[in-house]
Amino acid sequence: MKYWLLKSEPEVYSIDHLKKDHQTDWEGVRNYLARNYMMKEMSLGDLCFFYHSNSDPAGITGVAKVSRQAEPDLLQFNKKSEFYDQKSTRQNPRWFCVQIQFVKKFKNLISLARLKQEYALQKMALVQKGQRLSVQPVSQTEFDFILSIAEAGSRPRLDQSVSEN
DNA sequence: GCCAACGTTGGC
DNA sequence: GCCAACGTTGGC
Repeated sequence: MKYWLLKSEPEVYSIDHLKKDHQTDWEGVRNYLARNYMMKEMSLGDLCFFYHSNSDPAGITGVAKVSRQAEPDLLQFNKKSEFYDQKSTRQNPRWFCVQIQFVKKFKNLISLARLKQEYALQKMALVQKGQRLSVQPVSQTEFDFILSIAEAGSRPRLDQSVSEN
C-alpha cells in the first residue's frame, strides 16, 4: 500500500464535491511525472490526502482512496475539453487517470502553514519550495503523522475543560 | 496581483 | 541536445 497527495482547487473540485459524488475520475492531469505516478505506481486501495490549493487557507482537507487503477483519461479525446490533446490517439493514449473514492473529510483543514511548522514533515514533498506537482507520493510515516494531527484536532479538548476547574 | 519555480516548446 | 522564451502553478 502506498500513500499520495492529490491537489485540487476547491473552486474547481473540492472535497465536498467528492463527498457528494462519492467517487470521481481524477482527470485533467497533464504533467508526465504526475501521470506516471498514477499510471505506474498507484494501486487499488492506496490512500490519498485531498489537498486544496489556491485557496485560503490552502491545506489538506481529507482522505480518498484509489477505487480503480489508471485508464485513459477520456478528456484527451474530447475536442471541446480544455484537456483535449491533439497528439493523443485512442490506440496510443498519452494521458491516464485513476478513479478515487471519498473516504473522509477532516473536521478541520490542516493548513499548509501548519504542515510547514512540523519538524516531522520537513522532508515532505508538499512543503518543499517550488513544489507544484499535483500528484505527489507521501511516506507512510508522513501519512500517519498527519492523520494523527487530524484526529487530535477533531477530538473535544477534554484536558482543557478539566484544568479550567 | 506579484513572482519564484518549474515544465514545455521550438529554433538552431 | 541546448537553451531562451513562454506558459502555468500556487503561495503569499
